[in-house]
Amino acid sequence: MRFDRELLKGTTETFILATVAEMPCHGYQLVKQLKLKSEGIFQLGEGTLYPILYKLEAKGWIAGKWDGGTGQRRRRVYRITPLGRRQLAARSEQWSELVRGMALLLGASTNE
Amino acid sequence: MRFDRELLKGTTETFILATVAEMPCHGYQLVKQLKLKSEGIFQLGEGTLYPILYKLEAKGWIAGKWDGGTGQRRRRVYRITPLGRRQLAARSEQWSELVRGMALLLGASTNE
DNA sequence: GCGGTATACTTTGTTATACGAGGTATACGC
DNA sequence: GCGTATACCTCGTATAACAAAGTATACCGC
Repeated sequence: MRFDRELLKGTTETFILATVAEMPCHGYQLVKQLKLKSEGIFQLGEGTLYPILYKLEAKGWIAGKWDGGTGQRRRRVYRITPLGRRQLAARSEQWSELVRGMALLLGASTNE
Repeated sequence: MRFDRELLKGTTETFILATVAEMPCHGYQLVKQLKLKSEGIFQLGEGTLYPILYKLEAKGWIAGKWDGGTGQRRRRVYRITPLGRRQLAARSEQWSELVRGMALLLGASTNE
């Protein structure tokens, strides 16, 4: 789906964190994983994803490690850290609250 | 609740539109209405709300009318327009998709 | 050994948005 | 006349998602 540009803001870090938490991933793989798992709802470009990964790593929420076996394209595999896991929990909670708030406000008008 | 700054982006127009749709409102009243109806989840400041109202009006999604009876503080009452109603429907649909996408991605990791 | 395609990572510039902080002005109770 | 609640307005800041463009390696058919 094509979202209004601003609607995704603040959610991307969370669902990226969640996806990495489930399975260690490198960037390029993550682009496809996100699209697949979300049934096509989220389709981040590489220009969006990579900078986010760098930032998450800088914050210590994920840890990247170069993984270049011989005869293989070198790639950076990320896995979630304990700190990242705590952040994910906090973010998920915030997300639930946002959803609840929206349900309270949208409920009435959309069911008219 | 205190949200990460960016999380609300893109959602505010939608829930403001929804609230105005339910009942014509002026700005100051809307600040309280939003807080009340969302059970304290959304607490927009006036510095956030007013500029959004101007923008929604400029786009023709809401229509404002000065309402200053004698012996009363003048105030601008907004009501939703037919165009605004269509926009609200579209935004609500986007919101549902976002929620669905997040559920797909967060589901696995948060239930671990 | 040559060309095309998929993989994999990187950087830059643009646009817009929520928010805090500050400001103005009127009604009303006491 | 004084404080408080009401009501509106404006500016500056931070930052986030994205498109677009670029680099470079592996693999496959021929």
